[in-house]
Amino acid sequence: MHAEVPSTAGSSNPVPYGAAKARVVAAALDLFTEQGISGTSLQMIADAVGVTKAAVYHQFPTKEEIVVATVEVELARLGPTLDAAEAEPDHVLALDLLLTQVIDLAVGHRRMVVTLQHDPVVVRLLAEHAPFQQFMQRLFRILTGDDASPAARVRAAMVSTAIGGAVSHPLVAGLDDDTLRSQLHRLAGTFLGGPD
Amino acid sequence: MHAEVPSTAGSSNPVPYGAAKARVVAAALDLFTEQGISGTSLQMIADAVGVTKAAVYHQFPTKEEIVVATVEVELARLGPTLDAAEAEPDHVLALDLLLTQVIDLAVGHRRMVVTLQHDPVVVRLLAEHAPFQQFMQRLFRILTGDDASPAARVRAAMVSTAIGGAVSHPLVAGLDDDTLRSQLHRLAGTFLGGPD
DNA sequence: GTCTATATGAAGATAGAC
DNA sequence: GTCTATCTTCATATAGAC
Repeated sequence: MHAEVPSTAGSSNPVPYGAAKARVVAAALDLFTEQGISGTSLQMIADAVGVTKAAVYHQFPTKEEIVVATVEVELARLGPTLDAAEAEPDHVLALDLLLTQVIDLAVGHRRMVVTLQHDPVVVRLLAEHAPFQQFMQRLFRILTGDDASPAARVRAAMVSTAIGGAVSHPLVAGLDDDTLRSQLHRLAGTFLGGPD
Repeated sequence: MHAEVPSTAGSSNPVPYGAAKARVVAAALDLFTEQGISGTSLQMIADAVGVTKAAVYHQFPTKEEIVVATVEVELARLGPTLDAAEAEPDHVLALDLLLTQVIDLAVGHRRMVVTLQHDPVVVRLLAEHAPFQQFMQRLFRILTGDDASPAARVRAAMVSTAIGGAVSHPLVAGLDDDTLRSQLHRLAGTFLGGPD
């Protein structure tokens, strides 16, 4: 049930760098999902990892840095897709590329997405976090297709929260991942390609 | 900036029942919006009201009951609209009625909606709260129009989170309320009325 | 990298006076 | 309805040994 954390790809060393850090982030991600950020204590994280609070503090000087690291690990999954979408000249294809990956990520995590997306602590922390801001601007630029009109902005805002929110919605709790993915992709595509 | 709390309508007494309770709920709503549920302590609420923690405990035996009361007050605003929508035989008109009111409520509160909608504490609390479940079922029944197919479920889940999420989205932070309202209404209507 | 031990503060909650 | 005072538990955080 723990999310995987990327290791140093291509290294011959199986546990090369930050194995302890990675364990903390993985445990934190699970707990944040279930209890929210403020509802998760360092004690809980330490217990989940199987170490003491002091050991956790040795990896991350504050709880806030754990939160930032956790969100960054998840967002990093979108990095390559964002690169590919920006390199794609046909912006309908670019949009489709991005949509597919965002939906995959959201469906794969369901409840986690909503918490990390809307928790007031996360929102405040990431608002002060420059790399995150740039990341989001790139994402929205593809979503709006360089159209800064109110209609385009509202449309992009709706679709980006609709995907994250819908995956954890009680109405779709009974749907299997494949069905949810394909419906989300179809509906989001229609919505974004619809009339102005 | 404080939200109003309904008093006993039609009473000749200006502060008839639960004035103290109402002050607590109004202060809690503001704080929950800014800090989240877990990020809001009883001390903060007491300070905002201008009394001690013990006085707050006299009104609500636990913090959880403050949360439930706060959410109930907000949801109660939708009650009359839900009645009207259910009484409307033309289900396109019923949908429009509901949409207009939900958007009004969401735009009027912006940041608050997202917190109350997605906070894990609220989600857990309301999941055990029967009146809330019934309320939501009525709402979703109008949204899906008695269609329980995966397509209809995902569509309803998307639109219900899209409205709540979009109002607090950075992309629309610069839009005035009127513009946001009309765009939301137009886009949500198109989305719900679109092809299956 | 992990531990024990501890400091300091704030959390939720209660008892009982006014 | 509100107060003071107090309890217990848990939080974040630090110091220093292994």
